[in-house]
Amino acid sequence: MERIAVIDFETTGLSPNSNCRATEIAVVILEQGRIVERYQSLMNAGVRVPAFIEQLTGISNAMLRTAPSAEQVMNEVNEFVGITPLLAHNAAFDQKFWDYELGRIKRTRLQNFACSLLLARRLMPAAPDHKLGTLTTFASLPNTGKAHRAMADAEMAANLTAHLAEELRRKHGLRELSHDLLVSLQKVPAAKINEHLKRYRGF
DNA sequence: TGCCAGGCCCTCTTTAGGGCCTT
Repeated sequence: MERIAVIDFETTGLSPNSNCRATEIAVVILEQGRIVERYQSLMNAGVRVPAFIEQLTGISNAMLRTAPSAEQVMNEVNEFVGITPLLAHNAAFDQKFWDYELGRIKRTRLQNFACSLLLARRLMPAAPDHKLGTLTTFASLPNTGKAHRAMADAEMAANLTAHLAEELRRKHGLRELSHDLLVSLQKVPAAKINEHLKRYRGF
């Protein structure tokens, strides 16, 4: 499978539209089913972390006081990612923050996002639910560390994506997996995914 | 003042409602 940049944000809440900002980002580069490069940084956007979020992520206001600015981190991570296609677990969430934080440094996203949540709903229908941690356990993937920290979650999403790619090869006969193919699969109605995959067999 | 995310997906649906997922 081609190179994919798997990203995960920790933030102060659910949407930049509610004045929430990013507090940490991690990106891992997935190549041929393996993580080959990593970027991670806390980021100080000048906002307070609510107590609930500090409890959830372990990222405190004290930790952010000494962190590099959001602008500096976004410049670095944008350089790190380049035009590598992106993926996240529930990409609608990370895409909102990626686009917002990138917009603040006057940059625009050039590539699509794929979503491991939408893919897992189609390819792992027997899982108890489709939370990142549940899928990791269900597929017997490695424990990557503390959940709700950006690098642990990005590694989990990358391992899950590699697992899904292997399932597409093993169970569905797909050979060359591109990011575009993943994006197209996540748009197929869930009830029709098996029928749809038959068309790709041998590709 | 009062609002406070939003797209996906299922179903006892489509003139709608509610759970799932991310922090």
